[in-house]
Amino acid sequence: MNHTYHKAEKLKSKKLIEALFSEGKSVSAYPLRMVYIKTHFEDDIPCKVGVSVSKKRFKKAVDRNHIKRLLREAYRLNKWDIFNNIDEQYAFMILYIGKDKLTFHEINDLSKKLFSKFLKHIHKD
RNA sequence: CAAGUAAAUCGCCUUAUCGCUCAGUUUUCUGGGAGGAAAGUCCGAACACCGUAGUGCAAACAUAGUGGUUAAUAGCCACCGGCCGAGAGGUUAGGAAAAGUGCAACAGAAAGAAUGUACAGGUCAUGCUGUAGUGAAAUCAGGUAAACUCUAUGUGGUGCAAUGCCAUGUAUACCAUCGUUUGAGGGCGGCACGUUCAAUGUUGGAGGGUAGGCAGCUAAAGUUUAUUGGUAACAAUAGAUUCAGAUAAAUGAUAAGGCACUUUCAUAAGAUUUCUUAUGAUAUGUGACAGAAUUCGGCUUAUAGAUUUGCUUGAAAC
RNA sequence: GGCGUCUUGGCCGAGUGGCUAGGCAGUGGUCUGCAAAACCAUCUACAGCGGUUCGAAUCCGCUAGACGCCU
Repeated sequence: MNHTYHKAEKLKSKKLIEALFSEGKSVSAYPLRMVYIKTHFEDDIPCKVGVSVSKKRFKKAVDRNHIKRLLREAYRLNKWDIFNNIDEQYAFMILYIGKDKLTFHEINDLSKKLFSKFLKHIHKD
């Protein structure tokens, strides 16, 4: 049960991302929003994840990079909450739709909330 | 000591835990991992491609005191001149108005064409001379070239999403139209010459595919120390050194301690209410600007706080 | 990453270096029994900072913002 987030766990395929945004479903816990889709990967990884911050809301590259790092950190520490409760493979993307910067602790709590919401949604289906 | 001015430097640190990325080793370890501006993309190059871009004309753009420096520049250095400042110093697109064309609102008699108001002087007589008045500018070879222009010099274009290779796919296809070996039409992004392609033709319509990987990609006009030459920019020689390479895009998060600044309080000293300095405590306080993307050299812009040095002015003491 | 274009009142939109047009909207009035229309008046601008010039929305730099292109 290691808290890693290396290259293979990142969502990189352009086709898959386009499919995600056109066909995927979403859950949100403001200022976080998550878009997800059920899919199948070649390698044995439960989820592939990407993060995104709008350039319109944060003009400076420093701010965008910092928020993305915090989002990745939060995912890394909480991902086993998801892994232990799903049977199929998923691709999803976490978006930051707020306008103000938050601290790590706030983002961490919000991520936990977001993931539990996500699990509720997929178990309903 | 106060105020100012010029230049240079640093721009949070340490430890622990959990991670990211590259390289090596090979199966879990070792080592490297943002900046002075990495930014803006404003100049100059390297490098790559465009059928090697030839000659003449025209156009467009850029530069503009003199000398030096550099791979190169519109950068930098020194000096001369102009403007600002009491000074140290700052700033300066600073060729030509006797080649030509244009422009000058309002005011004013009059704005480049000649005339003319008031007063005074002068003359045989007359703007002939001076002063006043308007204006940024009023007769002076006038002003204005960041107005056109002229002079001198320079410039082919596009940019690493350049470009090459591999994989996948494939269309020199289809429909309509135009034209022809008596040279249509196209390339050399304006024209002419010249040259070259020319049924695998031109123009239009409708439509399909890729958007993955590798190279380019980091050892270079590199960084740094010393000496020598030069007022300086800079150059030469010798030694040392290897220092990011991602691609939905690494360099972070958490905890503790320290450092700097700020707030408030206390004590002491100096002096006038109040202020200054020093020491200690205090707070969930603050720690700027900002994130490599082909690579260098400059310029410009942003920047909390701290440090050092030269010079100027003023005051006091010796 | 690279290359380019634009910015004039609340909105649209003209403007050869000489007090920044015009329309719509807003506000106040005239008219009306009340409103609409019409008429009159009024308010609000050259993205910001420097430079050239007697004088800059206009010419020249720098900065900010908005938008487009590349495969």
